[in-house]
Amino acid sequence: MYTSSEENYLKAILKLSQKEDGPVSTGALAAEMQTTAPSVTDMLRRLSEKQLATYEKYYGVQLTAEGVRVATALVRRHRLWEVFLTQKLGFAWDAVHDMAEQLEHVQHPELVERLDAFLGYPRFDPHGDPIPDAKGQWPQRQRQLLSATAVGSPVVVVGVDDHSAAFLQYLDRTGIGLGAHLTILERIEYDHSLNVRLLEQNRDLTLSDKVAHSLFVEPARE
Amino acid sequence: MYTSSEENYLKAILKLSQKEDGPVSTGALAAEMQTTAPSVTDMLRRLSEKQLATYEKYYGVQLTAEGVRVATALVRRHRLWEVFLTQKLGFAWDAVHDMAEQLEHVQHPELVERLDAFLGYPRFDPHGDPIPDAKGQWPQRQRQLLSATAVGSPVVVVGVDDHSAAFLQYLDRTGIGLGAHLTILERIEYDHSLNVRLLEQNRDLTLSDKVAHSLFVEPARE
DNA sequence: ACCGTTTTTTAGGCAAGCCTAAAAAACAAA
DNA sequence: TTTGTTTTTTAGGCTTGCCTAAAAAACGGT
Ligand SMILES: [Mn+2]
Ligand SMILES: [Mn+2]
Ligand SMILES: [Mn+2]
Ligand SMILES: [Mn+2]
Repeated sequence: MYTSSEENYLKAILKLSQKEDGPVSTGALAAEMQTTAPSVTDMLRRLSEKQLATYEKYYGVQLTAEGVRVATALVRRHRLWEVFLTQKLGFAWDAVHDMAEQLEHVQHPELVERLDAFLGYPRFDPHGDPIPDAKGQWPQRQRQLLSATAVGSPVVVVGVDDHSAAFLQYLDRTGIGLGAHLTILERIEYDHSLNVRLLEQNRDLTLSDKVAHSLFVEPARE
Repeated sequence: MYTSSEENYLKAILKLSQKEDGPVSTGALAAEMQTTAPSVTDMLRRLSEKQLATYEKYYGVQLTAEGVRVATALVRRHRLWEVFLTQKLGFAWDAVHDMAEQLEHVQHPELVERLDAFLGYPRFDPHGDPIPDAKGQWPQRQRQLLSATAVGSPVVVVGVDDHSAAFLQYLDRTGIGLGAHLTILERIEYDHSLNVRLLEQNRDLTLSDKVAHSLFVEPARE
């Protein structure tokens, strides 16, 4: 129905829209898509023409209901494929994104639903990101950044805000994966670094402010 | 590395080359690719430029070693994805081709090997077609058409020569799948139709000459 | 060898999706 | 409000992969 390129733009617009409301700027989109501003203007005209987005010159772009639908379905496929690649094929969580970028564009009405069933209807992808359901509904979770967490309260790691291979591999080396239980022992005022206890390994370690800003956690349940 | 379109042409050339040797003609390729002769000429120039094929005007095209390698790898991916779709996701054998046409183009060095392992290194796809191994070697099987089979000798269905949904669904309705055991009871001279016994269902039925020309069988082992 | 038919190539054009350079609009600051 | 800077759009061009119409080559029968 729509080209891969169109779908990718829609996904990028959705992502930027969710970050902050109001219209998305040409420049922000160009940065997100790693392309130039004129290329973006080109595409916005096409998306607007096809009623997938409303675009006003020098103002910005917003998705229409149909645009949201297409973008959400794409995110759903991307994240389900990421689950498949890690859970079924045994890929590491820092290796799956590029493959999912391609797999997400495979068009077939039944494929995504069958894949979802095969995977056991997962609600979050390997990076802790929510997977919209078949109706486009997003699972909610009251997550927060580790950097915004109080000293002393036990938390579970449920996601990452930085999806780079470098960061994910750092976490692997450090022994922090999704589901890891942390408690902040001390917050250093000077550089906002954290001394934390990692329950799984019964071990204390120091996390930089940068790391603390890239980890999503939620309160550990008893 | 190569575009989807280039890969599809290489696969088509390989297929036609395997059917009969000598160069592949522009017209045959156009028919196979469901496109026009000028489009084919265009692409042959590009493939030749990239050393994937040797093309001589008004003569025809042949794959280079690299062209064979790329085409074989594509067939490998196509057929492994077809196995995945039927074995793991439960799709019918008449539904998987279009999806595999898209999945086969997903580029990643490790993906196909992991998929192969996940599937248990299948040697044939859901239609009985051979799956080249990681080195590009094709499994051999001494199959023949049912139409060329002698009366009285028990055979097993191991493949189809017609991949159309119409034929595959006809086989489903008739109860003939891969692995079905047949014995020809009688060959009618008038229209070359066959009366056969289908062991699995302990049932006799009549198959047209057209059907007999679309079924591959091999001798049933004791 | 010639001639009509078929096949193939050439010529020219189009849309998608990208680019750079230049113009225009918007913004910000004095 | 004027001016300098940043952002965005326009203008023009490129490649890929298609197309149709016309020209050229190859083929087949006499
Ligand atoms: Mn991803
Ligand atoms: Mn992810
Ligand atoms: Mn197929
Ligand atoms: Mn097949």
